[in-house]
Amino acid sequence: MHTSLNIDRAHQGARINIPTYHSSNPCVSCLSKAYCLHKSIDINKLINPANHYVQKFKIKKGDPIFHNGDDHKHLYNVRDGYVKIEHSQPIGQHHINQFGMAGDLLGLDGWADGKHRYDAYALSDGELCSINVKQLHTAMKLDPAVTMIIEQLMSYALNCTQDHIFSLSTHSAEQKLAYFLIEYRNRLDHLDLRNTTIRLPMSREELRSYLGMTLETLSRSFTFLENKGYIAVKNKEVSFTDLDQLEALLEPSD
Amino acid sequence: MHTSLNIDRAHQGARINIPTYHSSNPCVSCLSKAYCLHKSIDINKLINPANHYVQKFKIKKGDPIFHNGDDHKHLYNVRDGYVKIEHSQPIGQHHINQFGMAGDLLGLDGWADGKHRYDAYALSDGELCSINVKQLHTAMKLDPAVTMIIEQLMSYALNCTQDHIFSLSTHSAEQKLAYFLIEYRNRLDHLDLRNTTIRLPMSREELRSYLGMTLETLSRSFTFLENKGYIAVKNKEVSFTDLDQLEALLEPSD
DNA sequence: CGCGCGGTTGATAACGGTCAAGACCCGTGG
DNA sequence: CCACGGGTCTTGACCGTTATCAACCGCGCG
Repeated sequence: MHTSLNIDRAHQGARINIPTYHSSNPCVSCLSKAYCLHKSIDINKLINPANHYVQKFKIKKGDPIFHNGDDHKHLYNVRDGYVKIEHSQPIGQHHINQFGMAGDLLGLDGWADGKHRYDAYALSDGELCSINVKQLHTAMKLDPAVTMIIEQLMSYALNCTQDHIFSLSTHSAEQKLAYFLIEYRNRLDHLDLRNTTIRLPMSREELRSYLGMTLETLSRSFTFLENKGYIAVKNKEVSFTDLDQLEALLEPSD
Repeated sequence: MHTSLNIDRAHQGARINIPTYHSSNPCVSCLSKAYCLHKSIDINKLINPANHYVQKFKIKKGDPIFHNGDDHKHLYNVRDGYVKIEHSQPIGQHHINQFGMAGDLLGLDGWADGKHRYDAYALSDGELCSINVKQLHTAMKLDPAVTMIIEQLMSYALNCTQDHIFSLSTHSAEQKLAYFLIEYRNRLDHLDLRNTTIRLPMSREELRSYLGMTLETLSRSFTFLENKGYIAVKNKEVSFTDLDQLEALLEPSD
C-alpha cells in the first residue's frame, strides 16, 4: 500500500545502537545518542575537547526554547520530551508546523539568514541538547562526517515537510488525522516507544493548527475514526485498535 | 563512484543531454551567478581545478531531470527556464510540491538517504548546472564558505516549504492563488524579471496540484480575482492591476 | 459549589468538489 | 486560408465536506 510505504520510508534513517562509554562529554553517556545527529559519528571523536560544543539542559512544559527573531546561535536536539515549532501571526494567531520528539533536530529555520523565523516551546517536561552553531562549524571542518549528518538531517527535515504538504493538499480531514496518527506512531516506534496506546502531548487546539482544520472538525474526525473502530480515544490517549483499516483510509479511493 | 571531473551520466536510461566538458569553468562566465549557490564565493576560487564540479547543459520543455529512486549524484542549479518537482503516486496521480526558476537549487530531497524521492521535469526550455555531489563535498572541505552556502540554501528551502504549508493550511482557495501569484512575482522580481505582466510556465492542472484544489476551483479563483479587478488573466499571462488589494486579501479577516 | 477551560456534539451555512457542458486555444491538414 | 479536432480552460448546477455558531459535557480548581 503506497501511502504507508511513504510514511515508513520517510522515517527509515538507519538508527544505530552505539555502545556506551564514560566521559565528561554529555554525548558519551547519552541514552538518546542513537537518535541524535551524532548517531553515526565515531564516539571516540566526541571525547576530543574540540568537540565539546554540546550542552544539555532540562525544559519544563511551556518553556520557550527560541523565538522568532532570535539570533541563530544554537541548534537543539531533543533528548526527551516533546516540543512544538510554531509561527506566530500578528493578531495572536499561531500556526504549528512541527511537533518534535526525542532525536529531532530543531532550529534549522534560522540558518538561512542567521535569525530564527519560528517559536519553539516545550509541550512537556524534557531535556534538550543545545549545539553551538559556531563550534558545530568547527567540528564540521575537523570531521566531514558531521557535515554529512547535518546535510542528511536537513534533507530529511525537508522531506518530512513535503510529506506534510502532501497530506494537507490531498487528504480529507479524517485522512489528515489518520495520516498524522500513523506517522506519529511510527516516529515513536523508532524511539522504541512502541505501544498500542499512545499519549498525545499536544492539545486539540495545537493539533488543529498543525492539521489545518477547525477544532470541531478535528473532534469529529476523532469520533469518526473511533466509531469506525480503528482507534479508541480517551482524551489524549489514543489506542490503535485496527491499524490496517486506519492505513487503508489513506489509499487513493478506487 | 565518480572521481573524475567529468560529469557522469550514470542515471538509468537516457535522461538529459550533457554536452562534453569544456576547459573553462562555466561559473566564471555565468550570467546567473548572482542567483546561484556560488553567489557569495570568491570567484577566483572557482577557477581552481579542484572546483570544476559544475557542468551546465540545456533542457527542453518536458525533459526529465531526475526521477524518484535515482541515485543522488547531482544537485541542479537552474540557470534559465522553469521546472517542476513532483511526487508520483502509483495510480497516475502527481503532486507538485515545487516550481523552480533561475537560481533555485534542485535535488536536495535525495541527500537524506542517497536516493531522490521526487521527479523533476522541465516546464520550459532552459539551462541547468549539474553539481556533482561528491565533488561538492570535496569543495566543502576546501572552502568552508561552500558549506555555509549549502546550509543556508537548505535552510531557505525549508523555510519556503513551511510558507507553503502555512498557505495550504490557513488560506481559502482564492487566498492560496493570491498568495502564490504574489510570491511567484516576488521571486521573479529578485531575478530582475519584474513586470506588471507575468507568464506562468505551468498549466492549470499543474498549478491545481501545487495549490491543493480542483481545476474548477482554481479556474473560479482566477475569475474571482479578475472580477475583483486585482488581476487580469489571459490564458497563462497574468497582469497585476491592483497589487495592494491582492495583498490585502491575505490579511487576517477583521 | 460554581466557574473556567478543554473538548464534544448539533444545526446551519458556505465553501469547495463533482459532474456535465460549453468555450477557447492551437496545431494539423485539407 | 479556413475547417476540423483534441486538449485545455471556463462556466453552470448540484451536492458533500468542512466552517461557523451555539449549546452542552466533564473535569480541575479556587
